[in-house]
Amino acid sequence: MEEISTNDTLERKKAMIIKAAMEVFAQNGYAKGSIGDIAAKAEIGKATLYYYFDSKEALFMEAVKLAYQLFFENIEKQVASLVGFEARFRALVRIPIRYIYEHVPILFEARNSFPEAYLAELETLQEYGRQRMRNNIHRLFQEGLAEKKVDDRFSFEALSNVVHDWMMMAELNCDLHERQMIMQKLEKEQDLLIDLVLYGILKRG
Amino acid sequence: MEEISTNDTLERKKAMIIKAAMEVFAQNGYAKGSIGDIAAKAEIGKATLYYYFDSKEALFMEAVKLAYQLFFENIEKQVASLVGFEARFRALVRIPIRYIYEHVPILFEARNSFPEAYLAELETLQEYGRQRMRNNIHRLFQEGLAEKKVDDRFSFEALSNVVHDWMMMAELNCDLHERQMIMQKLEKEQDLLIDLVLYGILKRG
Amino acid sequence: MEEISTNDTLERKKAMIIKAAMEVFAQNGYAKGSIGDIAAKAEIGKATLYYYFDSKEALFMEAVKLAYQLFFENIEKQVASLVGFEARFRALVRIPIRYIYEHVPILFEARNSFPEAYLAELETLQEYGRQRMRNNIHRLFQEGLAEKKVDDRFSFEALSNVVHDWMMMAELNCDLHERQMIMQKLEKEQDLLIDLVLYGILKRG
Amino acid sequence: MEEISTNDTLERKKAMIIKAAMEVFAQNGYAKGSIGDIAAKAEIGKATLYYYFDSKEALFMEAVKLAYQLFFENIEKQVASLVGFEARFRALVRIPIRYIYEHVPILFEARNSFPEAYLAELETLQEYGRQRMRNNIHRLFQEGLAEKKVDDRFSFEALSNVVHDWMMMAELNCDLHERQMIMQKLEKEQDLLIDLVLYGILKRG
DNA sequence: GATGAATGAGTGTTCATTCAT
DNA sequence: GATGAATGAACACTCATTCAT
Repeated sequence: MEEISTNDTLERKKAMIIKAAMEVFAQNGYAKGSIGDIAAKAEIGKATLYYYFDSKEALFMEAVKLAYQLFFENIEKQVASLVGFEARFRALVRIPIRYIYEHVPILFEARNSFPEAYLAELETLQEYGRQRMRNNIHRLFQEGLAEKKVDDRFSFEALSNVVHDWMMMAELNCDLHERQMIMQKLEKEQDLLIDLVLYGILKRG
Repeated sequence: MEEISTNDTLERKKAMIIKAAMEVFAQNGYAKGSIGDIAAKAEIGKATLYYYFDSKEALFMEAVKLAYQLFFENIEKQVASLVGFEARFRALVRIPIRYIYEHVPILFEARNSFPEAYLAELETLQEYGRQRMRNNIHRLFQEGLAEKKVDDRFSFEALSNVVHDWMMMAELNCDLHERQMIMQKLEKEQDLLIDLVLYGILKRG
Repeated sequence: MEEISTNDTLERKKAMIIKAAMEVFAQNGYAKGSIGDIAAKAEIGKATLYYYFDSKEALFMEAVKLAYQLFFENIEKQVASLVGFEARFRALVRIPIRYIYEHVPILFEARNSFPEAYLAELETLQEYGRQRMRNNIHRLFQEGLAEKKVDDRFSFEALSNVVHDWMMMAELNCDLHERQMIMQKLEKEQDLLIDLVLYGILKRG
Repeated sequence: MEEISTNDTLERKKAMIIKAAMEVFAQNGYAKGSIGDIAAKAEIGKATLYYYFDSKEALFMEAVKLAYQLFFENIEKQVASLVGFEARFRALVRIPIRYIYEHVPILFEARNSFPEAYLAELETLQEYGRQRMRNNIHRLFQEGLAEKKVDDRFSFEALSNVVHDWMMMAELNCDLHERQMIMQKLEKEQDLLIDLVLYGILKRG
């Protein structure tokens, strides 16, 4: 019992540090996101941080895992709350953008200073994320088929892969300090984009 | 005459340094791409580098400009060598990917450590790039219209904006050290994506 | 208790670093007195020094404060140990010389590389020093008057101001770029000083 | 003839550089007064400066010599234009202040980075200055005596030495590493000075 | 005579990491 | 468990000086 509650406290503390790390890395990037800032945000000493995590890389890995988890929790909850293929498809395209926008470039940056060991772990994590995303998309397209909304010209596998991969892209050439405006712009553009994907641009002859 | 050849040598040296900088920044990112590494790659002393450039930021700006220039030279040359709307559209989508993939996340990262003055210059440069890209896309769609290939349901402006913005996104969650494979994967995926954009996913009827 | 002894150790270490800084700056001046030398003299790592002090400027400020403190402790102790106006006046003139000789030109030099924030603090410190010195001089002259040793031809205020300013060898708390004003002030004061040298301050009897 | 005019040009150029150096050193101090700034102010290339002068120290020496020369030219011209002991004494005290104020702390600072060879030359230069100043003072006091204005209680030699040394704001021509001796000398001289302040130098009548 | 180009040696400062307590 | 204190290694940047032309 005591063990459990102790472990609980420990895990809760770890979680707090990871959350702080996620915020600091999201704001400043990997290189500029310093251990000192994270410790300060978590309101602990720098050395304490090293009691819980082996290195900056290890902590970053945990922050990435947390971001992934929040991302999927959010997306799946929202998709579940909607009805019909089109509505769900739109949601599935829209929601990832902010997460991608905030976290992916940092992932990218981090890779450059990562030792092999962590790169492999990162890869594994990303493969897991890709799979989960693909599942979501796959399920959605099957619903679309059942609803007779989706053209059956394309294979499911390829289609969900492609949609997933493009979902993982984002408008990057923007000012980090003006995220709100960008987000609004992106969200408006998405409607057009989605129309484009839904109806295509070529004339039928 | 002598003046010209002297300036020429000087400019050639500057260009070499910028090239070295572009490579180092592309490989290591902005924060981890050190002046020392760049100087070593350019085979000059660190202090010499400061004879040619005022600061790391200034040098980075030049590296970004070079990447932009190479990007547009490449894309426009390739598009010009192809015939017909579809072929050109495919090229215009495919080629940017590698450049975006290599340079955009670094741009992102750099912003975090950039002083106001350089941010403004960066913005200007990006606006220029956006405009030039938009022009390419716009011209292409007009050709598509003339060829009666493109559906006229969408406004040109909106359409070229959207296509441009999505063109500026890229598959980021990949291993920087295995770019070749990723690039191949991306290029395969793009065909499917392009089909998708060209024909849409919804059944007509 | 433990708190106190811990703080004590910390403060003692800080004090050691400040002392080392004071010595290095006194020997080499501000620009040539390097952080590395100070750390070496204090037998700590350079980075450790930055654990205790924010910057070279901040450390220099502390060194100046220490010099001031030692200066006044010394001068006031010695004056207190003597009897009679003449003896005390001699002491009050003699003692400052060494401190001025050792520290003032360095203060001067430092101003050139100091940011605004520290200049203001320096000003405050110097104003405090001026006041404390003026008090010492004023008290002494009142004693001299009481002893009927000092000629009452000069006003106390003006006299102690002038003696103080000249004792400080030059008005230092001035903007290097506003030398004209300072020069005018000094030149006015000089008349009083010259009277003093020409006629002396002691009553003839 | 041609030789002479060439030498003339050469000397004129040297003089321009020295003037620039004097100004830069006066403004920024020795350490912060950079060769680059001086070359820019003299409107020549940095390398050209090294064609005319061996090193920063050598150039500084010349700047000091120039300051000395201007100082004496100025002071002697002004004293000569005045009549009577008191007027001349006032001038002799007033004029040095600006020069001292502007140049002495820099001299001080420079010693710290000077190699032996230049320190000796500096010493020589200062000894020359001292002598010339002493002569001026000596002459003045003889006039004062002749005018029966000056009290004969003080020896000429001692008096003019003391006045000179104090005018120099502090005995500078000393080895920083042998401060003890200097301090002792100053402390002895102070007694004379203090007598002077206490009793004045003018005869009562 | 004049200098553009080049640099080695050094500066102040940062930061992930360790260790004694 | 927790941390204050300490640091090595690195970084961007400066500057007096040199050298080929």
